[in-house]
Amino acid sequence: MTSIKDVAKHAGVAISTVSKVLNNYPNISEATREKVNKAVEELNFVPNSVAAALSSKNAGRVALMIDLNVKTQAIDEMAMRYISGAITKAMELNLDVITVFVFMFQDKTTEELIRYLQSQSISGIIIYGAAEDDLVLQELIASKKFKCVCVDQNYVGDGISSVTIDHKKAQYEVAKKLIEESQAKKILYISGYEKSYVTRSRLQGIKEAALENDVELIIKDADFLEEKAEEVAMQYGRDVDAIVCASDLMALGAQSAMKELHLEKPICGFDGISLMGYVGQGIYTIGQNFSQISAIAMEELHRLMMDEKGQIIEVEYSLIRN
Amino acid sequence: MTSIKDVAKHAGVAISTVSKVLNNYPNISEATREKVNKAVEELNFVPNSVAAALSSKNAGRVALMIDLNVKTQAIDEMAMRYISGAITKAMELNLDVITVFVFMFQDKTTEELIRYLQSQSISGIIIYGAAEDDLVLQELIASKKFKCVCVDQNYVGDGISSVTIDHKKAQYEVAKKLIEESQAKKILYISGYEKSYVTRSRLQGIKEAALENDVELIIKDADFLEEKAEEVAMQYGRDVDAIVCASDLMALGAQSAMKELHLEKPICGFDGISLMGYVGQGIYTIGQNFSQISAIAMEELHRLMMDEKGQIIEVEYSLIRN
DNA sequence: TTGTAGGCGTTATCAT
DNA sequence: ATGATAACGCCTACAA
Repeated sequence: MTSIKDVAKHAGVAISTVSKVLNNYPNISEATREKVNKAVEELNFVPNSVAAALSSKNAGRVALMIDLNVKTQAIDEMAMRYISGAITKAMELNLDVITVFVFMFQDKTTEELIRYLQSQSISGIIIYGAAEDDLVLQELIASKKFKCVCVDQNYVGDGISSVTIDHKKAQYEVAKKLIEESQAKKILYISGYEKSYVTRSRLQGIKEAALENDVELIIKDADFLEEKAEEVAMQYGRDVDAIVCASDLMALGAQSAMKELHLEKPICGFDGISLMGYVGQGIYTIGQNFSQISAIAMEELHRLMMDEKGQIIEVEYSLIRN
Repeated sequence: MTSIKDVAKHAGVAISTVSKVLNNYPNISEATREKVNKAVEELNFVPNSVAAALSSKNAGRVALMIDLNVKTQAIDEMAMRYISGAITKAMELNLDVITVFVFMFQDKTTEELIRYLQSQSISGIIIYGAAEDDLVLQELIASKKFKCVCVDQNYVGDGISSVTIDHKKAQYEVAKKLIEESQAKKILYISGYEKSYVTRSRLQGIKEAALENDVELIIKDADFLEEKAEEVAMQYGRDVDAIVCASDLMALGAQSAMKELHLEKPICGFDGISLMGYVGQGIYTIGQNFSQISAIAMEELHRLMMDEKGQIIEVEYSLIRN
């Protein structure tokens, strides 16, 4: 295992000097910088990140907090994109990442989770879609023990950033498209889990769209669940001209209901999961680039870890027709 | 950050003693063991795994090698299940895991990958479905630098294990079912990527099933690609009584082809991805519990890391009708 | 600008 | 059975 020591010897300088050029310290002469870099090359040296993490206080170790608890299968696709986007970017930025599934801490306290992260020398975390009633996650953020970027949230603060698309605007646009095309005068909006930022934002969007277009709105919750959306659509779908859903999966549920009722109603979803490509016949949806969002979140976390201040970053989305 | 030092002080023993009880060393009196455990409890101490990894040669750090290169969208679901299964089990076993996407090392050499893993103090890896022509992965395994368990392979050796379902038998069974039900006399088998263990195993299975049931077999490759399978089915599907596919996605491709040709032919797939639940109308398939497979792989890796010897572990599968 | 040395939190080897 | 103490590989004041 070639170490920084070997490099130092090979380059004829002190260990600390090697460390300094490795970490781009100022006050290093170009000459020694080159000497060291040459030695690094020749020895194929790769610094041991575990040792670095141990010794340094601003260790570049971050955790991905994935919450699969949302009762949805197709969540796998999003989670996977999130994870791969984050890890790929982390590699570029020289950050080490551990992946934590929130369900693994189901019956643990916030303190236990914090201690676990600390035992891993984690200094930054990315939280994907923390619901407001997920106390542990909320307390985790509030603890301020870690730099923190939230995906699909609007938290900002000291060491806290968020990255998200404009859910309100996106919901507004897709709904408007549907309304215009279908000339709907009355629509059913199937909403998501109420304790979530995205649900509220999208709700605002649909309301605005309805108001502006003089459309009557029936709003029902389905907790992002396909089956529940199907039930809701069965019950209320008959009397409306179109159905707008806060997620693709719920849109599929609504679609099933319409099929069963032998009704043809325009439907739209939200997220752009690939399943829609198979079964979302002509359904409009909002496409999100999950892996890009996650990469941006990682970059933002990196910024926070350099003690820059928190911000909200808005990411592009796209209007898709399946 | 409460450390082992604090625990030692609190318990009135030496640091090394604490370490020993923490790691279940022998030759510790019950009395001090209790003293230490009590202190651990009271201080809510969680050992810093980074420090442990640095200090110990048999660090419990493992890497998940995920190859998303397979050109398939629905691969996300499998990968996600693999990852969550592995990480959950790793947590139980007190192993730290890093996730590596093989594509991140696309244009790197094997040596670079090895050095990266070493720089992370990795001592064991799980490789998911390494193709035989993926030189880097093959060399990685051959290097013997890490304990290694392969999922969907039949490698065994010193420090190498594999965990897999019996692909041959599974393919045999699902095909037989289809043949019996449909009384097929001639079937099209759409095979997967040829340089892979699972493809060859499944091929054996279908051949055996055909032979035993006196069925004529047409075998075509489609590289696990949906579109390619569709083309193949378009071309050869007309003349056969049924179509057996080496993956669910290819089965969907075949299904599309049959629809386009306005033909009704029994089809079966392989894997049991949830997409099939949506669009695989009555299609038989082999259900694999990816997360369980992955958990078992992690357990096996743990065994290998205790210097136990390699083995092949066979996991259960199930026959599913969508 | 460069080098010396102490420390990060463990584990592991030796004494005791 | 227990305790000092030297690693592990790197970072970082501080000194030179």
